[in-house]
Amino acid sequence: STERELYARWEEAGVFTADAARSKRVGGDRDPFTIVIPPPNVTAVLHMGHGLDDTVQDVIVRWRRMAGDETLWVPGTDHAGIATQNVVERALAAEGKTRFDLGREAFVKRTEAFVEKTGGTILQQLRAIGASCDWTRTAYTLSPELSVVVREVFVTLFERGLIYRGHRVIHWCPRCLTSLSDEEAEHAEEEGTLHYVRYALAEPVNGRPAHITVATTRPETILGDVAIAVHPEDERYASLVGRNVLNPLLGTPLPVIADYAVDPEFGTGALKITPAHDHNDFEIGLRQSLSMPSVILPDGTIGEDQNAEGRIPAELRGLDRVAARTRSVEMLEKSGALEKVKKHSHAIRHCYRCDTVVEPRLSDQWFVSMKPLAEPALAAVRNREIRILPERWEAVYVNWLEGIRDWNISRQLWWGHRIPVWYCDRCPDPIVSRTTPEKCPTCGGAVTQDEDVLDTWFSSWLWPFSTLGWPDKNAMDLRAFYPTDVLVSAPDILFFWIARMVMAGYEFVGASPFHTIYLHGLARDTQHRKMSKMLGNGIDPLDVVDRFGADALRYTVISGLGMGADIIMDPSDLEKTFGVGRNFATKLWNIGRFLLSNIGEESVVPLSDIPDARLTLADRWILGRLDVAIDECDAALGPPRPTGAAWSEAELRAGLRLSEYAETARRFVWNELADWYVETTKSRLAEPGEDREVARAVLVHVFDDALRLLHPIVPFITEALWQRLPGIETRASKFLASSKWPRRGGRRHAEDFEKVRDAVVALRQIRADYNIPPAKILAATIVARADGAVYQGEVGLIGRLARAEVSVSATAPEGAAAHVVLRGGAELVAPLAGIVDVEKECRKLKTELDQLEKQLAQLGSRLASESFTARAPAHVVEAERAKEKEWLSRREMLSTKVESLCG
RNA sequence: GGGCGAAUAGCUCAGUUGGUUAGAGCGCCUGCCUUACACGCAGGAUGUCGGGGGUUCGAGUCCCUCUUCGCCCACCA
Repeated sequence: STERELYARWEEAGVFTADAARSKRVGGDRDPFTIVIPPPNVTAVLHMGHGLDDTVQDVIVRWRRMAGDETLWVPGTDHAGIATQNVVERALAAEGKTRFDLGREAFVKRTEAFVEKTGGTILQQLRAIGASCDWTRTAYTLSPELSVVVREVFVTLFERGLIYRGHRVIHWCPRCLTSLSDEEAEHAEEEGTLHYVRYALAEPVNGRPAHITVATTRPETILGDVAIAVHPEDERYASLVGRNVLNPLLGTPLPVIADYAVDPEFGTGALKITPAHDHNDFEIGLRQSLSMPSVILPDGTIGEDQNAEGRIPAELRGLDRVAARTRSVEMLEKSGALEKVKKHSHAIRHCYRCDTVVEPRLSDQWFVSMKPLAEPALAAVRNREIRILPERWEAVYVNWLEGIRDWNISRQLWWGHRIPVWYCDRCPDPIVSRTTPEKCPTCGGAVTQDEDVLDTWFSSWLWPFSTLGWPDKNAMDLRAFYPTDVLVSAPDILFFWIARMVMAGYEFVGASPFHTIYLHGLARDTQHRKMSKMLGNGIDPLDVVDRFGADALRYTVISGLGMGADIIMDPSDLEKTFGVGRNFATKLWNIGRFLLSNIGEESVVPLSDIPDARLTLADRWILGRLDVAIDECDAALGPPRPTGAAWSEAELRAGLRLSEYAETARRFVWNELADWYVETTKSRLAEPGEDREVARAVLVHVFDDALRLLHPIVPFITEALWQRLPGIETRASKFLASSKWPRRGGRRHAEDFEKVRDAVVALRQIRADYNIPPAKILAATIVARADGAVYQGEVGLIGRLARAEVSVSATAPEGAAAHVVLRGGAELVAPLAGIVDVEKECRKLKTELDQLEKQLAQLGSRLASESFTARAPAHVVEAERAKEKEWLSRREMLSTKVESLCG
């Protein structure tokens, strides 16, 4: 219930607003730290993928903000060409209209209005999960500012000779009616049919009719055949090369040619060549100067272009390609040309937006030459300017860049950046311009703009600098925050977006856009299926926020997110899935409630004013554990950036182990602070006096630091509690969100408290083993002599440590029988006789002794072997010796015990 | 077809360069509504670390091999 209000206060106070002037790069006093958000589609509503991705970013960003960096998280949205156009077209379809009914201008207007109305939804939703973006810098890939950037980049690349118009076979989606890049046409393995089709020779061989059999999965493209190709060294067909065969559907002659691209092992070793409808055939067609008739229209129906006039039989004309395939097979069967069919599994490409099977299609498109751009992007990873976490993705990244192919950037859509190219009615050369030309600069004639728009990723790949003011090299944000630091994403857009951003960074700004690429896994259901709208197995993050709070969502996600591992969630049982986070959040809240109601309103003495001598054993222990927790969290998270120009070997794989950070913080707060320290303070807080003040001071100090440590993961609860801690008015910052990340205090650890804990645990075991009711007091004296020193104390227990009295007395215990052995050689002597079942206790002791003997024997033989003492490193040998010593003394104690207790 | 990864408790996963008796959360069993918290407390059980072989004083960790899953790439029609 406090989340919404807290977020508003943060935002209003400008806690998330970065001040460029403070960046060291422009003379300020802070290291900059920047993340650009992977811009969600402008039509998107928040799903679990965002919930995961943006929580990770927010944890990192909040950590760096507290650590003192000038931190900027740039939010924004992507206009998402195809995706958005599809959404609007679907809405139109519901009205029984198509975009062509509206016309281009009206359609774009309508889409703009749609985006205007709903485009802010996801950004608003991000606030609900606590994302601390700098909303004053919200960007949009189709904004006027970014449109300038896109044009600048297109024209620059053209001027550098890296953009060209190409006539070739590309992937075409017959449903979206646009071309797609290689990346946008996704492979999917499918069971198909291989048709063996006879192509009769035009003239008989040796007086007898003959044929070549060709295996094809696409009999409908026989209409577009221009040749039959065989391998040049294939003896089976050597005599036929140069002859003609007849097209089995058309009866027209086709030459038999030889080409090394043919695999003699596949099918029959003979390949039909359809240059306009197959990538491979197109290459062969180029090499062999073949004609390239198209027989499939943009909408996927059978029809011809000017190169294919007269080719289409009436029987097939106008049929959809699927129906055409069936009909073609029937025709072949009828004419006896179909020899046989065989099942065949192969990879078919599908449109990544609508899943329609894409059609290879010959057309004119704009391409970016990628090879030159890829070089610096490859070098960046090889020389460690950029690291990819987890490491295994580096191989994938390198593999893709090494085999990179040119990028088809034109889309036959209406929604997107219009290609800044104009054509003069009279002059042959296209006009590529940053500004919109009124007339042809050469002849003054009328010009018309290229009808196509750019691939949506053509604006996304500029995101790290387009959002910071480029192409103005002096833009304050660009100077202060570029290069950015960490790019957080799922691996599925590694090629679409991440690798291309690296290329653009080097090409246009001359520097890598970030030094770390952090790739997390995907949100999946219990059957390990990707969460998706279509499967209906998604989880709505806002639903989770409503039911359990944003902190519960965030903690669950972070604690479950191993490096690079997918996170499994059960959409049918949110209670169970997010119970982890909800439980932790509630626990934290309850610790806070205890504190606030027990330490009161009065001011608290700063810890630094309390002399060591007045700290109790427990005080020193929890302060020591706090230091350990801080160290471990720092180690799990850092380093935030490479110390040098590139990552060192030691730093390369360090940091961003978020689940480890979460676990360390949880363990400290729950298992150490709450389970032990808070319990010890209960009696101290109840009694007014000097020691109460000490306990209050330590408690507030430790809890304050714990809240800081946890804030990046659970920002709302920690902020809400922190606001209520006494002494807020004297603190440097009004918000925990902008307070300092904790640093170790350096107080000495108290190992003796571990002995107290051991004693308590031992007594609890006895209590549980023998069903001693909680009301019954167990009292014991402990004698510890781990290091030779004797420490004596009394432990009296009722149920929980809450009522425990832990004190140190100068007198040694007398005459009590020993029953419990503690870690570190400590021994618990207690007046337990009469409570415990001697026989049962003996069995336990003996079992333990047996086990110990076995382990000792093993250890002994190892220590005795020369190969071990000679070859193992000194510290290992030493550790093993120490271990043996400890075990020996423990064995001694156990056997004494067994003797005295069991006779 | 090429490349990469994973297999550890019933489930989801940690386990950093080989080195204490392999851990956590959830689930399970026992006992507790103890004045912060039953979304909790206390105690407990559970692992041939996928199979087999090897290197080593020592292997969950390194090497080989088999099995099963997964991912990326690819112009064998």
